[in-house]
Amino acid sequence: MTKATTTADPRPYHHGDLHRAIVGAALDVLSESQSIEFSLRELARRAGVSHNAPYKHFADKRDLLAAVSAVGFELLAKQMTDATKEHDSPRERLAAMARAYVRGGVNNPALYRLMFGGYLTGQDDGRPAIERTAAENMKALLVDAISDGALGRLIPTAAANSREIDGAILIFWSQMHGLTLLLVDRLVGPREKMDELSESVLQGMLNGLANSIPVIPPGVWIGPPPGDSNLPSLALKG
Amino acid sequence: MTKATTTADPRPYHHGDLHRAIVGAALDVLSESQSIEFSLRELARRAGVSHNAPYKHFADKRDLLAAVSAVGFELLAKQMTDATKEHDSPRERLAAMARAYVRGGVNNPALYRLMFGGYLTGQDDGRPAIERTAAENMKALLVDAISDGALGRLIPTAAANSREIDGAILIFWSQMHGLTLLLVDRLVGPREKMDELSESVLQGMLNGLANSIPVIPPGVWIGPPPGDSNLPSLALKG
DNA sequence: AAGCGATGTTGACGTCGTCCACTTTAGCCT
DNA sequence: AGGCTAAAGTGGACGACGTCAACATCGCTT
Repeated sequence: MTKATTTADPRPYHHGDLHRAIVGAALDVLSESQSIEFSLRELARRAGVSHNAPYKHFADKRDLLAAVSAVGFELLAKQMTDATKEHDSPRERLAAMARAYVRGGVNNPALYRLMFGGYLTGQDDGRPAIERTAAENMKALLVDAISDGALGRLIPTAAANSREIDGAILIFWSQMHGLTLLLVDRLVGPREKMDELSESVLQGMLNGLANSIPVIPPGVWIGPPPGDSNLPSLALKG
Repeated sequence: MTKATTTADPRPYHHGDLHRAIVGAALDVLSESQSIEFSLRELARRAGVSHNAPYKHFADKRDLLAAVSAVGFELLAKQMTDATKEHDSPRERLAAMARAYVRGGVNNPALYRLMFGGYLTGQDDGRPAIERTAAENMKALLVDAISDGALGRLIPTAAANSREIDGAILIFWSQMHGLTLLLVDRLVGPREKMDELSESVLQGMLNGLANSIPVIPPGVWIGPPPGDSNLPSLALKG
């Protein structure tokens, strides 16, 4: 028999779906190394193609990163919808969404950083369109949950006033976003308490600091993580 | 006269304070290009030394980035203290600090991203010590402002309960951090409204969404910035 | 005055992103 | 059916990068 016709050819000249393979490899590397600094060439190696093949599917590295980031937004959105599906009351749905958002970031910090770390916001001010669409879709979920809450009188708002809804969304989003990134950066911890922390923060957000302080679980630290002490001092002049 | 002894020598063999010069060059490049991806070699070029001179002052690039980040934390802390100095009431001091924090990020996104973007949080879990010290100092300012507010009955807390203070700090910090990063990422805007936005968010945080919704200024957008429409649709399978 | 350690230089190596010319292949048009 | 074209993949090259090693120059201390 000839060598590559009848037998299962392990590597045909054309890959078939290299676009998806490259994005998948990027997600793998991101999860494994938890570092943003992977090389395009390594993705090609993982996909079993030459170092230049990806250029037939992505204009440049930034374009590839944008595609990966977009998938990240889609994954996050899916986790958020899945989480809310299990609950009925607006309060519980909001809490579930907050949990899913924080978990999404904490469980894959590198991907979250790629999505929100501004690797794509570059100089020409705009994010790639593909990524903006995905981000827009995710934001719509926040809008729904908050509007939902407003209708359910979780928030004292006549549903019509969209400016007020926007205010609530802004607070909710920035609150959860900030908590997630502080956890990811280990400026708050430990990460295992992320569910309790997101619940505390959500409760505090709803009640307001001027009315009652939320309880945060014991063992939580805020600021640089505890551990080695005797840190060096700094010198900043001029 | 000989050429390099009596006249003002433009470039002596030893620089004198290359450490500071390199960090300064990094801050310059960061401000100018608003991109994280600058090269160590370019900093050396700017400082007028060979591409290897910086290695006498920094173990590697990460070490240099940590030093830059530490300076960023110090600058931010300074802006925060300066801002609060002008005010007396706890409420105003807190608002001033929030404004300063958000401004710090928005006015130099690249530096803020370096500080919080996890370029240093790498795999060995810890940030460089020098940076942790600076971050710790900055956090202390938040603690003061919140404790201050608690004593001033801005927050209904007997001053002794540090767990409650921690809860308030966590909410305040993550709220401002999230707002700053959404602004920096242009997921909320426009940036010119940052002062009004931080005030709105602060007010909402104090009051609580369940009690009253803060007013956000007109013209604010949330989510991917408006502009070109007809964004492409996505495909996420498998 | 000597020398030693800190500081800076030169050259090299491997890797990276990207460009170019070339090859292979699938699918469409007569 | 058969050939053409354009998409998909290959291989080599280039300049820039981070880092290492060997060497050069200088200021301080004894």
